[in-house]
Amino acid sequence: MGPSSTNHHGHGHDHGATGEPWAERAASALADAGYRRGGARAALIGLLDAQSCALSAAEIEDQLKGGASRPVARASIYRILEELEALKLITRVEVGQGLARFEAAREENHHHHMVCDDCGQVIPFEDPDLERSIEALADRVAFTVAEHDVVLHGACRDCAR
Amino acid sequence: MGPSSTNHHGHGHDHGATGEPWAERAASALADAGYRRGGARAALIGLLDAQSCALSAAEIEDQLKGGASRPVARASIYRILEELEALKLITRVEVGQGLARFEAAREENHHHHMVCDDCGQVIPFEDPDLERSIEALADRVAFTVAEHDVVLHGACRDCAR
DNA sequence: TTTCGTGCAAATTATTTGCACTTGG
DNA sequence: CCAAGTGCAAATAATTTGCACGAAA
Repeated sequence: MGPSSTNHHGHGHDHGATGEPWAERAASALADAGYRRGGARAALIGLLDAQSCALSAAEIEDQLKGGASRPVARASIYRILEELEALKLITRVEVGQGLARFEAAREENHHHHMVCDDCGQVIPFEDPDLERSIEALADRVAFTVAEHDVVLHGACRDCAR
Repeated sequence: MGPSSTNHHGHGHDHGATGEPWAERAASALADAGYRRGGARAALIGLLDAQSCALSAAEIEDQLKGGASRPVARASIYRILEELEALKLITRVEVGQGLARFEAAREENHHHHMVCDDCGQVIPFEDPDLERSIEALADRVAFTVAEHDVVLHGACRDCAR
């Protein structure tokens, strides 16, 4: 990784505390990559920017159909998600429910997920110590680590009792 | 990886201090749970016991069809895997390839996986420091952690160049 | 206008289910 | 014998692809 410069740990939901809002960064990146400004892309980016947690393709389709903004066809959702992932603007999260989830990739909000195997709830968490272990490990293996995912399975507080 | 890589991959019945081979433990557990001793179950357990790395349902089907032992129908494979997972005799590993992988759950062989996003190869690794971080974390959160999975994405040595 | 973006529907892939036949106890 | 086990094929669910039309540059 790079030299850990400004250690902004403002874990609020103020997108863009580090400068440019994610939605704009995503839109620019798409433009730079040669993509046009389509309505479906804008709608999807807007929705992802407003979320704090990962959404599945189906959830994205419902939310967009639900009137919040303009509806987008399932195929377009998958295609756009693919583009965004290729540009590393979103992160694909697979927590073992037979479907993929996606969330805006914000450096300042790196985190992992706990999954309640009972109610299906997905809860984000962050842990510097864990990150340190993974970084150290990445330096030690004969493998070029680009990303990492940690998933904790178990029962959330409500389901545990 | 590190020079300290464990070298007991002789895929025989090389087990830890527990003494009892996994295949037997699995068979007993199934019996205790009230299941009968079916041919498909035996074949599947035998195959899983012989592996050191996680297999997908399709790979399991192929291996069993390949003559090693008796062929087992896809539906049976999924059903048996489900039973084994419910009894915690196997672990489901999802590394983001759109399919699930399964491996015998052996306490003494707890590990995680690196996935080459280029060639698809899945490589196991273990790291005590990482485990320590996760354990410490598990004690700290308002969530009952039953299992955990760490997946490193990137490029294997061959694909990295 | 020309090319890309998007929607719709059909195609694929992984997994599940229904039902008839077989087998273990 | 009888309930559970298994195979086969059809059913689902998530995701991908082909193609025609509408929109951005």
